[in-house]
Parts: sequence; structure tokens; C-alpha cells
Amino acid sequence: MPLAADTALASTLRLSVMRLARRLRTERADSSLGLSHLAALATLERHGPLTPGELAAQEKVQPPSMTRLLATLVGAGLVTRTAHPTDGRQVLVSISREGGTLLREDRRRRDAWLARRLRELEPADLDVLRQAAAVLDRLAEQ
Amino acid sequence: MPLAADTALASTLRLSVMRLARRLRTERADSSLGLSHLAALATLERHGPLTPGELAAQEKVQPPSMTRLLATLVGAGLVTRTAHPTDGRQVLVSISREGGTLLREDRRRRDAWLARRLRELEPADLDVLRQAAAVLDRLAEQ
DNA sequence: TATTGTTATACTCTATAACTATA
DNA sequence: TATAGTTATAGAGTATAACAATA
Repeated sequence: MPLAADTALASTLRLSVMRLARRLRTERADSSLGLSHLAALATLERHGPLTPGELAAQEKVQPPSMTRLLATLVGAGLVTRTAHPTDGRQVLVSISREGGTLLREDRRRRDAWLARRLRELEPADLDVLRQAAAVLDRLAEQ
Repeated sequence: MPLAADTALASTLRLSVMRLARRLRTERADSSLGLSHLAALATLERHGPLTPGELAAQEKVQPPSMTRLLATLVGAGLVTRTAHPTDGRQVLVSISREGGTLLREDRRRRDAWLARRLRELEPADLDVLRQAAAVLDRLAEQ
């Protein structure tokens, strides 16, 4: 793949992603929780129990930010803390049943707009998006 | 396409897009300008001179937020204020030559980071992204 | 009186640095 | 010592409410 093509794709893709991200941000339902709280909840649901440090790394925030974020989530009963089985310094946080419920409810509302838009697409376009989602995740990694 | 599949894809795609958008946001140039400053600059470049109120509406922020944002941009010499020709209450703000230069430099750097990441992908993934960019744009439309 | 823009103030989110406890 | 997590503190960014100037 020639360098020039990569650069052109980078320009195009960046604009497309930022444009849709902005649209999604404005179209989201007004939940009482911020976007990072919901992202952390979603990660806990996907990965299962994690230590605060692992979760901070996963969410690409610093540990103190995750501490504060978790304080809110624990206070709201959406995640629970348990002692690490072998290392007394560490803690394990897990999503609670209420957290899972809130996540599903929130997704249902927030995805409504995007799902509506998706229903207007051709099956081939949907396939492209399914494959693209994984690649976009890989780009955001590390 | 069944409804359930659309909803699942909406969830996945939203998370992927927001995740990459966040990454792109953090990989901005060392301009020491926030994303909203750059967005306001870009709008001024695209639309030409606007009043603070019009710019606030365009950027979907409240007028006081735009006031503070403009104070930074004017202080940095990136936009200029001029009196409104007929209405003494209003002000017109325009992007300066330095503002335009900074905007182009910022775009170049963001593209560079993404292009570097793209070079690590398989050709098949790049094809997926090329097709996806167009579909993402269509989703963000309207 | 209505409108435009600004100032005053507070809240949210995130960061770095310092501290506590365990290994 | 080194590591995991927390607390203390600061800096953006944005909001609402109150104010000044002009229409």
C-alpha cells in the first residue's frame, strides 16, 4: 500500500469518525452518568472483574481518575468491590446486577438513533460496518 | 436484516467510533489548544466571519462558553474581533492568517498519527476502512 | 423592554504528585 | 524497594445567573 493512499485514507477516515462521534454525542439520551462511567461499566461487563489499575489501563485514563470514577459507580450500586484473593494491595471490581440493567437500558436508549439510521442501509453496508468496528477498535488500541 | 442484529451492531459501532474519536482527540498537535478551540477555528474558516452568538449556536455551546473560548483564541492571535457595521451590540470574529496556518498544521499531525497506525494494518483491513468511511459519513448526515 | 455579549461563580472530568498499605 | 490504590490538589471546559451596553 503506497504511503500517499494511507495519508488520504487517514484524512478521510479521521473526518468520518469525528463527524459520526460528534453526532452520536449530541444524539445520546441524557443519562445521569457521564460517558466515561458508562464506558467503564461496559468494559467490566465485557471483561468480567478487573482491578482498578487494569480498568484504568483499559479505559486509557490514569489510576486516580479511575478511583474517582469507581467511587461514583460504587456509590450508585452499579459496581461492587471485593478483596483480591492473593494480593492484599489489589482490589477487584465487578459490575452489579443493577449496573448491568442500567447499561442495557442506557444502550437501548442511546443506540436508538444509530439503529434507526442503520435500518436505512443496505445489507452490504452493514457488513462493512461489522468488519470495520473491529478494525477501528484495533486502531484505537495501545 | 432483523432488528436484533441492528441493535447489536449499533452498540458495537458506537463504542468503536467513540473510542477511536477519543484517541484521535488525544493525538492532537502540541498546539496546546483544546478540541473546542480548534472546532471553533474550523467553523470560522468554513463560514467566514460570525458573531460570538452565531458561533456559539453553530458549535452548540452557550454564549458565555464561547466568550471564554474566544478570549483564548484572540489572545493567541488566531482570531480577530471587529465591530459590527450596523449593530453596536454585536461583534464579528474572523480567523486570522495564523489561525488558518495552525488549523492546517493540526490536521496534518492528526493525519500523520492515524496514517502511521494504518500502515500496521493488513490490506484487507484497509479496504474495509475505505468502504466504511463512506458509510460512516452517510450515517452522520442530515 | 428585548437582545447581545460579558463577568461571576460553580460543577464535572481529568491530570500529576504525594501518601498508605502491602509484597 | 517496588507496586496498587487512594487522597490532595490543580487545570481545563462548560454551565447557569447576574450585569452592562445597545436596539
